Amino acid sequence: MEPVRHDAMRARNLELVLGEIGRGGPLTRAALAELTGLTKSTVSTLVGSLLDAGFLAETAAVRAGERGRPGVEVSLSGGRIAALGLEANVDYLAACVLDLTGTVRRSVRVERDNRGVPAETVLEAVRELASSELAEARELGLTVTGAVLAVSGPVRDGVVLSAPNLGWRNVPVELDLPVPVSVDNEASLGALGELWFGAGAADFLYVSGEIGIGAGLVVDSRLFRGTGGELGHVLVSPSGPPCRCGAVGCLETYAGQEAMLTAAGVSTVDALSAALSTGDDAPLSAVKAAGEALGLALASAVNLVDVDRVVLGGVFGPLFPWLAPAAEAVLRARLTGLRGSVPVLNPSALGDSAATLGAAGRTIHQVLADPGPFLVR
Amino acid sequence: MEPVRHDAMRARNLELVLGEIGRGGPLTRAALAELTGLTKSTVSTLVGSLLDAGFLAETAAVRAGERGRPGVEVSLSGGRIAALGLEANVDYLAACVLDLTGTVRRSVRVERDNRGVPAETVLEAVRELASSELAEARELGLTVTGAVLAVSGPVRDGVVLSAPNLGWRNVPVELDLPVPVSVDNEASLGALGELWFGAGAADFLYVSGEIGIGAGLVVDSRLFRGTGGELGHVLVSPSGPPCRCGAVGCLETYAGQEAMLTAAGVSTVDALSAALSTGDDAPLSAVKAAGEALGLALASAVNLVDVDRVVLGGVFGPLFPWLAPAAEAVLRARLTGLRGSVPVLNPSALGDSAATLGAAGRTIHQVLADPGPFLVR
DNA sequence: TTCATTTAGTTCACGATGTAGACTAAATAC
DNA sequence: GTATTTAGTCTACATCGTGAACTAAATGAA
Repeated sequence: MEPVRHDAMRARNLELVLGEIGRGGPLTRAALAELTGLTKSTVSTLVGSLLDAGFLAETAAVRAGERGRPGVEVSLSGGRIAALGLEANVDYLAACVLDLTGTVRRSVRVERDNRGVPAETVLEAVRELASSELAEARELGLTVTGAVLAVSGPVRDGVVLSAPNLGWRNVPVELDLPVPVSVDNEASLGALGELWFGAGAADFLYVSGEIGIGAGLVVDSRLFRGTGGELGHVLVSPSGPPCRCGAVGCLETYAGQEAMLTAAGVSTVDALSAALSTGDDAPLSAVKAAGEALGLALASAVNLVDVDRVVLGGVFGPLFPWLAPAAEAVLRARLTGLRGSVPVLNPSALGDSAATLGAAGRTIHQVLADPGPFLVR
Repeated sequence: MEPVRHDAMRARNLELVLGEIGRGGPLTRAALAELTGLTKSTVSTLVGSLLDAGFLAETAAVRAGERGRPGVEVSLSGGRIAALGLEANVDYLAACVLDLTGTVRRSVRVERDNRGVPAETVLEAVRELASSELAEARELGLTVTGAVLAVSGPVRDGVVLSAPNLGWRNVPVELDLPVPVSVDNEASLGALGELWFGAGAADFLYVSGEIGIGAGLVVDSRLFRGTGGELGHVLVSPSGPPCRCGAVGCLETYAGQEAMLTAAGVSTVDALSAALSTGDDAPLSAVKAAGEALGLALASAVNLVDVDRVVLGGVFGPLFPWLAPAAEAVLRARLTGLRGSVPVLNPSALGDSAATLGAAGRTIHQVLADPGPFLVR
């Protein structure tokens, strides 16, 4: 724990003000005082600093109300600070630039087959993409304060422990860029993306289906750290098929991308979607089986962490209409007796861009949570 | 979020000082300044307030070191403030009084068969026990600042949703006592008990075996709120026996108290322990099977939350020597491929008193985290 | 039109709190 | 005995939120 000095006090009150504006849109100083519990004087000085720093702008619009002097609304200003989100996946690289208001200022997706490509080569391509996006952002007058790279698989201390999609194992990520760069798990970042920009709620579980199946847990509007997130290796049946992890009957062996494609007799997710739409039999029952297995694993997960919403992303997004009913039926069967209600299943609202948006959003939220370093003094 | 004023700043720094002393035993003001990062002057005034309030005492012992004026060590003083922990279980009621130092000042256990007894009757007995303990504490010169009651089963907003041991459903808990009373889940409080006084680590999962099987998760030395904690209803086999929750193949149907006793052909946990010691066959294989099922459920749990220690409490405590090897073997089989290491299994260090200690400890920790209201001004 | 009323925002004296460094206290070492 | 070293206190000062007085800018009623 850190000692609290005057500057920490101020930092926290700045965060409070920015938080209210970020949540509730444009607000007058008077409304901010009301919402935060701070006095009008304090709010005035805080808003003053934030205006000077370019974090806020006075939306010229004055409120026309009943009686009394109209207030001047201030809102987040996207003109100065921005963040870079990056993603490396099997068949594409993606980047996006978000400004302080959460507006997507740039969004790029480069198709690129990364199968069997050495990690360094992929990372160099990521670096180049990032570098060009930084230049573009500079062109727009934006100062990018940080970049976060999403990779599908467990990450610890800047090292990708494994990324089954990409075939990586123990790959340290150090990109030579003029801004601080960090790496994180795609499911965690996807969860944040859905929380801030998509189908998230205050508490939910985000599930990302790829070759592996990851999960990111949001509790009380914050990402739960220390989550293993290995939903793919939750038990579905003790007598199930062997998994590449060495165990048997893991969810991944039923609902992993490869298991579904094999069972459906197709070779790509697009082909699977197409086959489902035309109503072929093998694909339908393959995805239904995957949905049932997913339901079993989710029921276990929900017994442990108690969320009332589950957002399905990754390849589960496009398959949602066929996958979700089966999963939901299993959830209902296993959970109604115990908790009355069953968590709602939602498809990802952001699709492939959930992780990239979450990655950029994380930096934005860090800046909003501690604007101190960026204030002029 | 709350606005931060000067008093909040001070409150947090007081917490910081108390935290260091609570963690590291007696410390001089100079050492505190070093540890907290506050200046010597600030530490002096903070320690001064805490001495005045009776939270700290100058342990007359001065440090004899090398050169220089010896420091005066201050340590937590148990003389003034205390907390009451309560537990209602099937065949006993328990209470304990803890002082600020975490010392058990009183500990009572009343054998009492609560099977089939109406909830109000049991709660009235709890109230009487609590009331007499409050009187005893007053006798010791202690001011009890709060009481917490542990009940085995899910609790929400002061209502026990279900307590399979006691046969309760939707029982609101309102004890007429001169101190604030709250109720909480036995597994959560047991986890806190083990964290503060027993076998806990910074991150671990506490598992409480009773008729139901609950779990409390500690991450970063804090109880993870929003945990469903229903480890007993995590899936072990999709083709397993039906569970009272309406699902099939739940852990409880393999490793719940009733399942184990039935399979072992005995009627009490004590009898089971005795039979295990004498090496009877049916009990040994019954507990081994329970251990294997527990291992499967724990593997799923660890995939989701990633702890490196699991503490087994409740009836699992006395059964540990026979239960744990089977569970550990399963954990190893399912987890080594993925994470290299396997979480360590430990028996509860506190046995039946984990929950009561955790209940009292929670109030103590609340006071230590915000001593403000108790300071003389 | 004019003035009372109402609401927004600013200003300023004040109090609470932490800081930095000077100062006092109490030990050891030479 | 005196220098050195470390602990703890004291004091001037800066930071920051508060609260009340004050200014600003609107509406509504006379």
